[in-house]
Amino acid sequence: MAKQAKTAISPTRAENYPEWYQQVIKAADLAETSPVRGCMVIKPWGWSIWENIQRTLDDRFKATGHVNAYFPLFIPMSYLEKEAEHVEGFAKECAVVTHHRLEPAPGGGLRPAGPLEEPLIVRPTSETIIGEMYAKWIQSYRDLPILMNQWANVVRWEMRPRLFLRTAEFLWQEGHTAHATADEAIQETLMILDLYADFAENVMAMPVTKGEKTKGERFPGAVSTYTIEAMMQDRKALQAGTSHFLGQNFARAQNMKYLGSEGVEEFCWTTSWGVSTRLVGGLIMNHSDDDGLIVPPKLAPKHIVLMPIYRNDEEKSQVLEFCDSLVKELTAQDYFEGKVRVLLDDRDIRGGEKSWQYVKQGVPIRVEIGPRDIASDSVFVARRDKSPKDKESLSRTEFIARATSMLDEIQDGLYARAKAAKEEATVRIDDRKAFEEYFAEDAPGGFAAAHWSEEPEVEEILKGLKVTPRCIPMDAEEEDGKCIFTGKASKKRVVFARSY
RNA sequence: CGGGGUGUGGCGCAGUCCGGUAGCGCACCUGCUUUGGGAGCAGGGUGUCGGAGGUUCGAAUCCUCUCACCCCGACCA
Repeated sequence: MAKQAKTAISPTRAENYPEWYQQVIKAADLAETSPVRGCMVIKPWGWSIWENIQRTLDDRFKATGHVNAYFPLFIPMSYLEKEAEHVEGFAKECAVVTHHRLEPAPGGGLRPAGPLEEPLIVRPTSETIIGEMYAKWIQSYRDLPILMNQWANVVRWEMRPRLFLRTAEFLWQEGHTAHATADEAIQETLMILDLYADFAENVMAMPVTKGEKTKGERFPGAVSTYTIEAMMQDRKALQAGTSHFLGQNFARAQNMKYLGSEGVEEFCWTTSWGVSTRLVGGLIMNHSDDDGLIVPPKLAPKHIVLMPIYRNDEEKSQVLEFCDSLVKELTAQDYFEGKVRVLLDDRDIRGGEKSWQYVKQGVPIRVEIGPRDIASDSVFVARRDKSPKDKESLSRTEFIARATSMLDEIQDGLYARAKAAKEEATVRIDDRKAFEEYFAEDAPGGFAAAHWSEEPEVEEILKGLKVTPRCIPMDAEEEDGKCIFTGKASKKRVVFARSY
């Protein structure tokens, strides 16, 4: 076979970041494009990561008083029309169902038949259909709050799909709540924002900037939109989750009213919030390296892979016996919100190939076990946060004792590294020239906090730089500043970046 | 939807200008040798050359139409 490149993934991040991203997904066997344009097939390894994300979040939603339910995939077109900004925001990317059966076509094949009286759209988000139901369910203040979530697929007909980051169909959760007061709804919106940020940082090991979206970046129909913005290794921003305070906009549009304790009828205050399979894309771009995927242990499909090494049947049975006992002891241990997940891979393929496969798939700990190790009652351990060749021999008892703390070290190390990278690429900028230099075509870019004002001319300038306002950070201090473009007074800095 | 590009075994590509029985690498299968590291040798299977028309004795190659995908823009979780 030809000489191996120094890295398992080619091109490297430095050579071509977008292509590297695609190659990591392929090498780790996470997902593939499908025959249906814009839609992807999520393969078992990728799906397992998503399942872990789902389970962890779902537990947290439930722990904060939410319940799951399910609403229809199809939404009558007229529902979308009810909220003006909402229509405008989504109309351009809706899949529309106009017929309900097929019939033989004259020239062979099939053609749609049975036109629907009213076209249905495939949900791009479910505010309208859920609001319609809430309006029926809510009579009095005693019915509030309603705190529901659904795990679902949605469709937004995208022109330029990218695996996980932007696909026509994607999976997500959407929380929808209705409250009696604005204050309570705002508290809900912010509580979920914190929940998302905590999840991103402590489970995904992905540092984020929490903040509020500027007017132009808000969810269509929302009063305010809050976001967590993560920074990828190419220093571009990824909107990783959003939480919206919808005010009474949707309640008004859908006649969602309750009778208050004083006998006065009022519109509800609603929120919605979601994270999607895009998180998997963020995970990949946050941690992975030129040898492939790196999954933070808390979300890894498997924490530890055991690779038996043997030459003949006698060694095989001896080694496998040793491995089985290891599996038992490891899987009995608690890690994060479950047990240690171990994969014993005794497939009859070459050791090097096998080992590289798990490097590329990002398994946190790889363990090689051969006759020599058994003779010394030890195991040969490699960690995904170290070089592929950097392996150490540990006694069996020591390895078993240290396994979960090693996982913690890897998890913490990934976070620390990502956080350092994000901080290093975050700056404050106070004049237009410096801003333009920071985001120049050949500059590395990053996050830039600057004063600004939301004007058409400023938008044009930003467009030219391919930069968008990401958010006004929650921890931004009030200060007297001036827009670096127009000189208008500004109270808080906005974080700008190129984004996905 | 604008601008550019590409469609040839599972994957990546050559061949197209200048028409003449479809090739290479990887992967796959079999056997032997190897085996603490993405193995070596030998043998084997794999294609209506994106589709439809046309020109021609003959089309992957020329002409017309069409479809799909990719990249760059506009839009976005």
